[in-house]
Amino acid sequence: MKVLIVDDEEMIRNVLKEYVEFEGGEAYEAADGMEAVKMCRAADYDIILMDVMMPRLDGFSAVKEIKKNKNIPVIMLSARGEEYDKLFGFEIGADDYVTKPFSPKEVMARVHAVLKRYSDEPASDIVSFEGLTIDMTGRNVYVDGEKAELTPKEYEILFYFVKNKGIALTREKLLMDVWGFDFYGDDRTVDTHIKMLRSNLKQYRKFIVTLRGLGYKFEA
Amino acid sequence: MKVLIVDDEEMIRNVLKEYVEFEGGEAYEAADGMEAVKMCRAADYDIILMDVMMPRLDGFSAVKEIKKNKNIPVIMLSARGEEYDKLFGFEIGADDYVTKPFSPKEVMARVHAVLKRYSDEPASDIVSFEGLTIDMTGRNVYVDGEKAELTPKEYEILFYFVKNKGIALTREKLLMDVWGFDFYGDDRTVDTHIKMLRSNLKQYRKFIVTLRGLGYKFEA
DNA sequence: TTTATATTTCACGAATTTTTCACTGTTATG
DNA sequence: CATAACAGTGAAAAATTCGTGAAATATAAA
Repeated sequence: MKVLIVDDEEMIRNVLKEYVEFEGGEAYEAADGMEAVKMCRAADYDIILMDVMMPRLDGFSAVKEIKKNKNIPVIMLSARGEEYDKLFGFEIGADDYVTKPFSPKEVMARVHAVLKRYSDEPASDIVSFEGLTIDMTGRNVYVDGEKAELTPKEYEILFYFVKNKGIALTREKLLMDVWGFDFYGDDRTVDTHIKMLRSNLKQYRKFIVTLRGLGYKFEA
Repeated sequence: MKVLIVDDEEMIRNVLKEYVEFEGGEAYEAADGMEAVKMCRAADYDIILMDVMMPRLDGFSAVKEIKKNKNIPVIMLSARGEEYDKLFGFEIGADDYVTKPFSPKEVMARVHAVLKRYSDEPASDIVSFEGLTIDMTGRNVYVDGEKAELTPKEYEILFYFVKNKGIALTREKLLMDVWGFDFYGDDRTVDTHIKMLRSNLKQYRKFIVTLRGLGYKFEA
């Protein structure tokens, strides 16, 4: 079990590290969000304990950033017990939330709970259409076994397509749901992304059907 | 997928709404039980996410009231983690129970699980008239099992016909509703499209009846 | 900063769709 | 039967739409 502990207070890091190692895990440390993001790019961890308030890059922003590329369980540690923080934490993809002051025992209990939840439902979000495999939880797409390098928007579009398989989608609806209500750009932006996505899906571009005069749909 | 979100905290409603809409669903909001009951009387929803503690009318009472008239799946959201609440929730007909703080992902997973349990086949608006099958959600039309390739206007006219089955439609009304109020062209344009549509529907052209001196109607 | 990557805008051209319109066939009624 | 109004049809003209490449802009990394 590889645990990344992110907190600017060395004392807290040390306490948590001790507990992790006592239970036979490997503990790695980062003193702020920026460092955590870099470490996650370089290596894989099983779970992250992330403080909210830190210099340079706060915990929320760090998690957001990390989750763009990898789906790693995160437990937020916050000095503030405010409901707002808590919700925001979950919104950006945190899996649990612990309020300071906490007992290390409680944190470790939650670590186990979160890891169990992750291991209990492993292949829930992986779907395949012929040689096209889409792992939404792990944010991976494979074309005939080979990993396709998609841009963030391309992932989002593809995942949205899969979740709405067989349903006719207008450009407006796509922009609304994938880009967000606050996108005030050109409709045709969608087309360009579809073009790129299709080119990355190689032969499986066939699943993305153009509905002339309307938009697109994913049909497998 | 129409989801009614009932919670007195706007923040929680917003987070859940965002998740629902990303997955292509429609989210509706109510701030308390009273409002939820009223909304359920006025419209149908596929599932309800119901908080327990709310002003005016609590979640349990609201569900009780709603279930008197309609059988809608309900997932309870509770701030209290007490076993008693949980048991009481199931007793009054809740289908699942989530304890706050929850991760929106988990809630959505449960939404899908509950909906799947309710009906393995997702409701969609597919209608058939003899060998003519019309799938409005997926924008497909089949003539004796074979996919008919219609142009955008032909789809729109056919869908409009189906929605107004048996009703006499003037050319003016068709132009107004299918083309839009801002169409300033020839009436007879309709005829040409009817011609094309009929030719694509093959033998099922018979469903499009000419009303001499008036317009057309779809009769099956 | 520079460099790289990702996103957005945009204009061209090919293909498709829509519209118009003249002509033909049909129907209703005096 | 004659005729006038109306609907069906084919073909040409006009308009729209989509895919694409390239440039511009935005965002992130070094």
